[in-house]
This record gives sequence, structure tokens and C-alpha cells, in this order.
Amino acid sequence: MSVAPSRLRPTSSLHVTVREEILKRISNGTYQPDAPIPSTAMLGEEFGVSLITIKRALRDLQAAGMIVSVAGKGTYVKKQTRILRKLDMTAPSFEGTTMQLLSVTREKIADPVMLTFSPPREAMLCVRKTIFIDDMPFLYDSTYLSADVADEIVDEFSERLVTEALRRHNILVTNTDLIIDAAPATGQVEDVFGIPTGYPILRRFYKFSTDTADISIYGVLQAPFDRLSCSVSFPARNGRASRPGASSVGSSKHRA
Amino acid sequence: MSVAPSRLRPTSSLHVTVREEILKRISNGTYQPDAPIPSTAMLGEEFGVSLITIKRALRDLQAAGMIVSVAGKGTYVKKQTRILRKLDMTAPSFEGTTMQLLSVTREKIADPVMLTFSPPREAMLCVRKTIFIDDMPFLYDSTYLSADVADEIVDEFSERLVTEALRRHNILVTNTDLIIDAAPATGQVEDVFGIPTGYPILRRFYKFSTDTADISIYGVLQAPFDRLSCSVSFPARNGRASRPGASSVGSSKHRA
DNA sequence: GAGTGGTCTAGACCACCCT
DNA sequence: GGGTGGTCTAGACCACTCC
Repeated sequence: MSVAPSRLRPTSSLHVTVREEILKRISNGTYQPDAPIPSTAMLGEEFGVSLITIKRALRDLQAAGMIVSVAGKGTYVKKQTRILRKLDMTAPSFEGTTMQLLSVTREKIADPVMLTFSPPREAMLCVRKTIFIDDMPFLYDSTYLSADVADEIVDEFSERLVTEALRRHNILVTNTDLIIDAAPATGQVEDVFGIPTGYPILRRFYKFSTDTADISIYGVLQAPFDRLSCSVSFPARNGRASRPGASSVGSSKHRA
Repeated sequence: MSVAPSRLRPTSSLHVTVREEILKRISNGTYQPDAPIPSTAMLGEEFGVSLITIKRALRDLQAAGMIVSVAGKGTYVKKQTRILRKLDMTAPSFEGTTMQLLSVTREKIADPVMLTFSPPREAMLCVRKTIFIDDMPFLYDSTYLSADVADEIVDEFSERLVTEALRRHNILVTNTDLIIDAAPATGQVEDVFGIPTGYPILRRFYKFSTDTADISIYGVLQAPFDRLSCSVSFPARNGRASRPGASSVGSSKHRA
């Protein structure tokens, strides 16, 4: 948007033109955050296009996280608030952090990304929970534990962050492996965050190796793209390296 | 999909049922990678639903990166090949890496995420390029340089990776700041990768500080979610930390 | 009950590809 | 020319919210 506007002519299809016009109105403040935009009927009349074309444009804007439609009420401009977190900061405990246990099951790890950690192939204990910040769902966590050692600390995992739970049991994390990727929302994450299918998600797969034999923790943290991003720093790549993750980029919120 | 199938009844709408059925056929091999699936007309007949319902389902599958539709030809199952890269590994130079310069412009940095690096507010030199691996576009790079110092090395930047160009000029990187996030594809990235609007993108914002005064490099690397993911490791979080980024997760390809 | 968004349908035109 | 996907239309039903 900031690049190559190319607003010479309606570049292509009708619904794109409509979408970009609405986007423009959001950018320039014609449509205010948290306020409803005109109904599909009104927009259809204004633009002189059919309803489904309007709806198509709105659907795309929803997929881009710009608006939220509530059936029976209206369509609202989404207020953008994103949290920036340090990657190495595994136990941040922001103020206002709460969590809600969703399920505890026995499952084999099937996710192809997580399999690159070469986890045990047996069924493991799987704890799923939602992490809220200021009563807004920000993270969806799936933690996998070796089934045999987990019984005594499973309660801990359902109320605390993984790293916090480990620390409380005096288990030392010797190594943290992370894989970060993006993915379209599917299944349970859609419900947890109330987002449409295909909505971009930031995923952080983790493997915590510990000094205690047989205890390795695997899992994924997932967040909608507009809620969370993460930062790292690598000081002095040549010569002697120092503490990883010490960042000059502070943890903060910013408008996107 | 691997979680909570809940296939008791058609959970919800028709297009969802159709989508999941097609997804199932892709999973179980009924529809093979790189092979065309039946036309919308045939699918519509088979499922006994209207064409636009089929098209809706296919559009969602496209947004999820499962299929590719080519107008006038057909719809194909996408072969999943993803590259895993280490985060700290800024100059990998894989075999088969080529790049194509797209533009060199003077621009102010406007992206709100990049502004968290607090870059200079003046117009900077902006070099945009596409990075190919095995003739497939994998990365879209936008690099911002201080306009005054860049003239002599701008050619370098258009043919090489940022870090390589710096090394060739004996400029030492003293600090690397990264911000990783996900975002829906918009504008130029859609064209570069041939992906639809809203397609999940993995973004890696970077800031390279150097030992040479006044030279800091800012930029973004963007890749479709199904092409690239990245890994880091943090050994020994307590006590003395050692080399950052030394990873037990190898660089490799895997099927998703 | 009026208004909203979500879904579904039947039918149409176009641009494109392949034969 | 026949097949494909992409777009657009008009019209309909539903579930929901708000008054």
C-alpha cells in the first residue's frame, strides 16, 4: 500500500476496487476504529455494485484483519494492537496474563514441523490452553510431555507457562530449540480467536531440553498475526559472541 | 485436522463440508500433488451443490495454500516443499540461489513495524529484490540504506545478500536486531510470488548495526508461509550463555 | 419487526488454454 | 470450439441483534 499505488485505473476487478476504496477510508479515518462501517446494502447502493461483490470485498478485508463482521449487528473497523515479545523471553508474565485450560489428552505428535525436533513417537500427554492478556486471547498453546513423568506436574502446566512450571520444579532447561513460521488458521485456532479460516497465524514451535533425563517438552504457541510478533538480537556475529537475545528492541505495543 | 476431527455431522455450512472433503482427498492421496483435481463443474455435480459453492470452497483452499487454480487450465494440488533456515544464518548462500533486482528508489521508511527500530526519518535508498532458490521465488527483500553512504555499494546490494555485501566491504556488523511476524500478503508480494490477497506471509524485519559510523541497514525479508520457516536455539538460559544460534535443528527440507 | 451479515442458488459473461 | 477458472448479477432464505 505504501509501495507502488498504481491508482491509474481500477487495476482489475470490481471487488478489488471496492476493497481498496474501503481500505482507503479506513486509512484516512473516514471509518473509525471500533466504529461500524455502512451496511452491505448501503455500500452496494453507493458503489453501484451487487451485494455479493460488496460481501466479497468485505470478506477479503476480514481475511486481512482490517475489519470484523458480526452477524446480525454490523461490520466494524478493527483496532490494531500488537504485542512485541522477545523470542528468548519464555516466561514473560505480563501483567494481566491469565490462562484457560482447554483439554488434556493423550496424543502422538503428528505435526510435520514438530517432527523435525524428532520427538518420541509414542503417545504423549498433550495440554492445550489459551493465554489471555487483558482478557483478550493472545496465544494458543499446545504442550506435549512425556506421558510417564508428567503426572505430578501436569497441574502446573495447566495454570502456568511451560518455563515457569519447569522452574518451579527445579528442572533446568539446558537447551531451547525454536522454529518460527506462519500458517493459515485451521480448526481449533479459528474458534479460540474467533478468526476466519486461512487467517495468518504466527507459530512458534518449541523444544525444551532439560538436565533431567527423559524430560523434554515439545509444543507450539500460536497467535493471530495482528496480536503478536517477536524479536531477537544477535550481538557481534564475528569473534566472540555474547549473551543471545539481549535486545535493543524493547517489549512494547505499537499500532499497525 | 490432526486434532479433534468432530466428523459427526457436517459441522456447519455447505462450502465447509465441500472444502473438508476435498482436503481429505488430498490427504489420503485421492488427489495427487501436481495433478489436476476435477473441474468445478464436475465437483458441483458430484456434491450436488451449486458452482459458486464449489468455487467458494476452492478459494478457501487456495488461501490455505493447498491448491493452485490456473484460469483456463484447471486446479492443481500444490506440492509442499518448505525450507528451514537458521535465524542467525544471515548469509546462507544455498546452492541454486539467484536473485533479481526489482527496483532502486528513494523512500522514507513508513512501515510501522520497521519504525520500532527507530531508523532515520529522512528518505533512504531502497533496494528491492527477489531471491530465488532453484528458480523458485522464495524471498522478497526490501533493503533500506542511508542515502549518503550507499552509492558505492548499492550495486553490491542488488546482486548479493545484505550480509555478504557488507562483508565484502569489510564492514563489521556489531549487532543484528530482528523482528519476526506474520502478515497477509498485499500489493507487490502478491505479484512476486503469484499468491492471492491475504495469503499468510512470514516476515523478518532486520536492522544491522555496523562498526562504521552512520551505516545501519534496515529491511524486510518476506516469504510465503509454505516456502520458508526459521529456527533458533538458545543453549543454557541460566548461568553463562554461549554462542547464540547454534542449533541442533539442521537446515533441511521437509514435507508439510 | 426491521436491519444485519452469512449462506446458497441459477444463470451469465469474459479471458484464457488446449486441441 | 469446448473446457477451464474468475467475475458479476439478481434474488432468496436463515439466524442473529436491537428496538
